[in-house]
Amino acid sequence: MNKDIEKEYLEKAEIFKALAHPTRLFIIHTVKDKKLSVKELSELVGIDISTMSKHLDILKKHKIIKGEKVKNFIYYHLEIPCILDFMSCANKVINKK
Amino acid sequence: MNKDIEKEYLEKAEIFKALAHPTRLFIIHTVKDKKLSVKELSELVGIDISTMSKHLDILKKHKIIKGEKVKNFIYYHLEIPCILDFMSCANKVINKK
DNA sequence: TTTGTATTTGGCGAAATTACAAAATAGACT
DNA sequence: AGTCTATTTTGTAATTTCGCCAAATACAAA
Repeated sequence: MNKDIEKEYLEKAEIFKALAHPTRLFIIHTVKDKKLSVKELSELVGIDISTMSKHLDILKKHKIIKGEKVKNFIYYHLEIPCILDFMSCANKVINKK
Repeated sequence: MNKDIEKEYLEKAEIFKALAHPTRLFIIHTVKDKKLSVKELSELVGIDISTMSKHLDILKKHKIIKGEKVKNFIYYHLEIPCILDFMSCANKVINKK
């Protein structure tokens, strides 16, 4: 495979990897219309705060979500809404089984 | 998190996982308009046939691609074209950086 | 400056992913 | 049946991912 093409698919695969975790999908759905802090999100999911912080970091690095600091808290919200369109296709895949 | 919701996100994450590999993204793009065998695909990418077979199996299990047997060969083609729509959003994510 | 709360980072073990090589299957063709 | 080719399965090693805990930071408020 061509080197440039290979790099392109590698880059795209990184994005899918960022989405390929139930907690991170939950985050995306949850912060699409509310802004929530790390602590609030970790309590909603029921995992350690440090684990949640790492999940958020992965989404942040890909600029899928963005955090804004308000007082002591960092409130996260969705930056790339088109990601939600993925889900309707994902549902088609699920319903195929 | 609610058990049903948890299961839903787990199921969706499985699909993203299936897509989260450069070789599998290459497969999807390549079999969207041509039908190719395992051997042909492995040669195009430059990986072992057994490795390619496993990648195809992952996509097959999710019914993202489908194989049809013709003589000695199994030709694969894309079953869920809406997956391609994912890519335009993925490009938006990439261009954000 | 000290306290208290929110978030991030580092370490570690368990589990999952990936690749190749070798062996096992499947089936077309003689 | 026997051969040849395509595909799948098994075994194994290297790498990555994930979750918790503990320690480190960040910073608002007292």
